Amino acid sequence: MSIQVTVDIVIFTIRDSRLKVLLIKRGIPPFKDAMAIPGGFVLENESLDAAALRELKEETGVDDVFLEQLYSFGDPKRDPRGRVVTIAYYALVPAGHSIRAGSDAAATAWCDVDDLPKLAFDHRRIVDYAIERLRNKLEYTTAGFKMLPEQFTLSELQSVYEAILGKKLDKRNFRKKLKLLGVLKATPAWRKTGRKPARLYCFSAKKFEKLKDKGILFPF
Amino acid sequence: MSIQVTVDIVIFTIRDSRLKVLLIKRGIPPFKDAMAIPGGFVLENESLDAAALRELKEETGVDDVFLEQLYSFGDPKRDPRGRVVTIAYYALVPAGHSIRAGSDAAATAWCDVDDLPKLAFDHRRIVDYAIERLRNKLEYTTAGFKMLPEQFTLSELQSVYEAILGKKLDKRNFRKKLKLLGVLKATPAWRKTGRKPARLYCFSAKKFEKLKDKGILFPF
DNA sequence: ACAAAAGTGTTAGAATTACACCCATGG
DNA sequence: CCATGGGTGTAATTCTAACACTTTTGT
Repeated sequence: MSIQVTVDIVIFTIRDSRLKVLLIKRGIPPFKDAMAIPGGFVLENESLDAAALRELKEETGVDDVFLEQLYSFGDPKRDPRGRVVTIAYYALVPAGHSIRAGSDAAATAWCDVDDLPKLAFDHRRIVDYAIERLRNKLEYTTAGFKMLPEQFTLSELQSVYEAILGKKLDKRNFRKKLKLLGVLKATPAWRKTGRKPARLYCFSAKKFEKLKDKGILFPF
Repeated sequence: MSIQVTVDIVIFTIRDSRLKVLLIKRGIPPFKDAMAIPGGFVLENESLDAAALRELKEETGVDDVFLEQLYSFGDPKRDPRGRVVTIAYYALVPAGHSIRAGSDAAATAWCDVDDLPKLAFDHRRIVDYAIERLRNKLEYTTAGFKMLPEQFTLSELQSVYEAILGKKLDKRNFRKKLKLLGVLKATPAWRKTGRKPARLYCFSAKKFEKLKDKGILFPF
């Protein structure tokens, strides 16, 4: 039973108010010069999560971000070199988080999810699946907050939701819902880069835990 | 990289108005005589889905039921014999669906999810994860209908929801919601086994597709 | 002075929840 | 005749969705 096991990672971030995926240009066949998502083999004494985290760190230098298993892909023909089952993960990198370019990766790029090039292997399917999962998770988890630094403005948060959902939201309803949920703490700081200063907020994990117990959602 | 790949399947059904899981008593070490969920190796030229379907059929004789990938488990120590990554699946067998006992399985049993014995390997974790997934899927998919034969009474359907969610639902609200959703078709047939005859219904896939497009849920 | 983004409430409609009685049948 | 499960509607509450103007600052 010579099946090889890899992990592949769909790494998301927000940039220019758009949802982006990290892609790498392949240097070797198969699919030489095509874009692909980062990935690699699971080592002998490594859990799947650990393998994904290692690959993430190798490729981006970050290991302090949200990382979750997505789905496993194991079509016998998905890799022309032989039988490879991949456990796909997705990661959420906060906007503005600085990324160190990976080892072999002079050719990494943040690519708009609405404008993906042809991808190697079945990576297009994996990315599409990850986007779908992310959109769903937005509604009942705090995934949205994980795409922002610790402090953020309400407009920035709304922009994250809009980028991921791919639609505009009503500003007043969005803020009303957040106030009602009570998961944000106002900080004393202001963002002064825009036209008008905006209050900075941070996420209150304690309050969120209480809401979860009651089954309350983030229904945007 | 000698990692072995298996599939394991959490097979659910409803019996005696309770949510049940199919367990098999292991005949060989490790965990000899412990209960476990069915599973086996992924073959060389077989997709993951095909492997799961094959195992399901070997164990139960059925291959016409709902079957979906759940999650992959790959802790290096999860199998004492060596490195085994398992792709877990879950299946929904309609109540009353007749099951042929599996090959090696004189010792299969439908076990109440609220009263599970100690399970082999990390199977308890897999089953718990499957239950959680099933509960969630109930809210936004037609998983509930997949646990019933083609025709069913409204009380039977409600009983499925109650068994999976582990709580009582209000009869009138339940029926009102179904009527509003319009996903049921009344059949001319009646169930005459209970005290009073009950109308039999069947699921209307066409109407459900329309609802899905609009993002409407089954919020019980 | 004006362009750009921040901030702020109300109202109508829809969905959710709580709740109690009569009916048909088999034992 | 009575125990069991089938069947039905309304009212209060909560949630959702639509909607526009004023404020502050940088240019």
